[in-house]
Amino acid sequence: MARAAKPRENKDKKARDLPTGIALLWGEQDQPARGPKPSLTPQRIAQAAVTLADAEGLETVSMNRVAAEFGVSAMALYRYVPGKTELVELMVEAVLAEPPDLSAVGSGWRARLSAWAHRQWAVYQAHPWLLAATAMRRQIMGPHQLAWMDTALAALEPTGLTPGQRHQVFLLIAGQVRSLAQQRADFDEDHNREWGRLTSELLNRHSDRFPALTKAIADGAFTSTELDPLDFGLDRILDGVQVLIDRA
Amino acid sequence: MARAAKPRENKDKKARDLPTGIALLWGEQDQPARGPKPSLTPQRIAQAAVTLADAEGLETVSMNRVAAEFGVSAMALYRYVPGKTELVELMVEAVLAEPPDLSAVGSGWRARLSAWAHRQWAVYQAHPWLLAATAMRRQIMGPHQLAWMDTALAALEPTGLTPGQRHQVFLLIAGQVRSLAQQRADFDEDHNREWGRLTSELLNRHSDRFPALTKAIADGAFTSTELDPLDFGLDRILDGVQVLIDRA
DNA sequence: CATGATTGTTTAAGACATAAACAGTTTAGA
DNA sequence: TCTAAACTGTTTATGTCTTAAACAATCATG
Repeated sequence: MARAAKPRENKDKKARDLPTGIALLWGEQDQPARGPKPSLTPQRIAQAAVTLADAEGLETVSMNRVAAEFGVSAMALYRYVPGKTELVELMVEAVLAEPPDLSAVGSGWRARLSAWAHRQWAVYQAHPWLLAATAMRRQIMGPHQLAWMDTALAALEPTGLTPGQRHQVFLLIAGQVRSLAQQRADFDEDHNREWGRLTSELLNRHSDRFPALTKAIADGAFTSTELDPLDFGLDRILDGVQVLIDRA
Repeated sequence: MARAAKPRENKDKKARDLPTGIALLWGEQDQPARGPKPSLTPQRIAQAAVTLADAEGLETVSMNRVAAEFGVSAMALYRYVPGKTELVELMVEAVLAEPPDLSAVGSGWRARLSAWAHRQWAVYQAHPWLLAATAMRRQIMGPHQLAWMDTALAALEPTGLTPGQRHQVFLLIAGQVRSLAQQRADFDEDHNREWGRLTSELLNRHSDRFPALTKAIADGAFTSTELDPLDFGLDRILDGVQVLIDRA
């Protein structure tokens, strides 16, 4: 990482005037005619990186480590992938797999959007590093990412909202899932307990400075498990969207 | 970075059984009696790092670069700060400054929460690196972060919601601001235009795969500027919260 | 005034991404 | 069939980063 944006010439012929990284994401690359048979593919490399990240976290995904998985040198990967940035993009794309099929989920926009959010949430749960991976660089490019977006927008079509509003609602839902995943990632069980211990210790010393917070903790607002955060947030947002629809 | 979690012994005496990093965040450190006068403080270091990050991005904040700002060697900083992780935490704390005073903002919970969100948004706008800085590691520890949280929770007290619900609403609002900042950070003006160009190019080739998306773009859903994303999202969420309140 | 805590420096280790040069492999075209 | 181009994978090397370790200089307190 830490590489400045560099033009990086595109030498492909068949992949028509697309930046190399994007051609890769869309699988639009020409396979070579001459030379030794490639022993790898970008997709296999990305897959290995994904299982590695799933098991040991994104930090341990280095070119060296991934290459070792195939018994080749780190530099060998550069024959398939322009750089680490692009590898991570491929990882994201790999994990997004096929978008959810919402046709089975009733026909209401609300049920469908809710289902969409839950599927997306499941992906974040299965691959916690996804958050960091998409946080670092540009969003939304690969076909799988676009497909997810497409299904959400399709679910919103029957609402009667304007296209601009539908887009905003999509952003809202996607953002909610994402930010919740963020909050989860920060607080695993152990860490949460430790955080609670330290925070109450500190609050004891400064309870006058944080009255509302102190009270909230005393009332168990942070330890109650009766509310599922994802559903709570979704219900509020969707209720709010319903209000907007009714008003039109 | 890329440092495994290491216990790191605490040698302070006055800072009572707090991990060094946290004592630092709360300003609970004893100043030394003997030895040369320190030429720096953790706060001044953090401040320099903040102005550096504001000007040139978080990537350029390296121990070397920050130290150079004071004309000292990189290692000198380690006399004041245990490591880079803690420096970043101090940066966050520095930028959160004093929490907003919402007492001037009418008395309704809704107006106050909205104002809170706008202030938080302003912070993200002023310091785009804040996102990456808080994304990497644990959230919420320093007194300033807690103070922001406190004001939001205080604004929610008159709603009649349960403590658990208020907490969830807080998370929802904070998450919305954050995820919006995320989306903004990814898409500056130029990048946005380039993204639109490439995406429509790709959609032209695969429009059958993404019907809803294609239509949305054709309808200008992505280029309409009439809706302010922050206010749109807030209005939906707050409407939804209102529904919940009315139902109780 | 000397002792020991504390500051800042130099040196160096180890991880990382990736550039450059090179040796071996395969196939298209002569 | 042979040769040259295209391609793969390797080794070597560079620059960047965090941070450990050893050391020299400094200053209040006994």
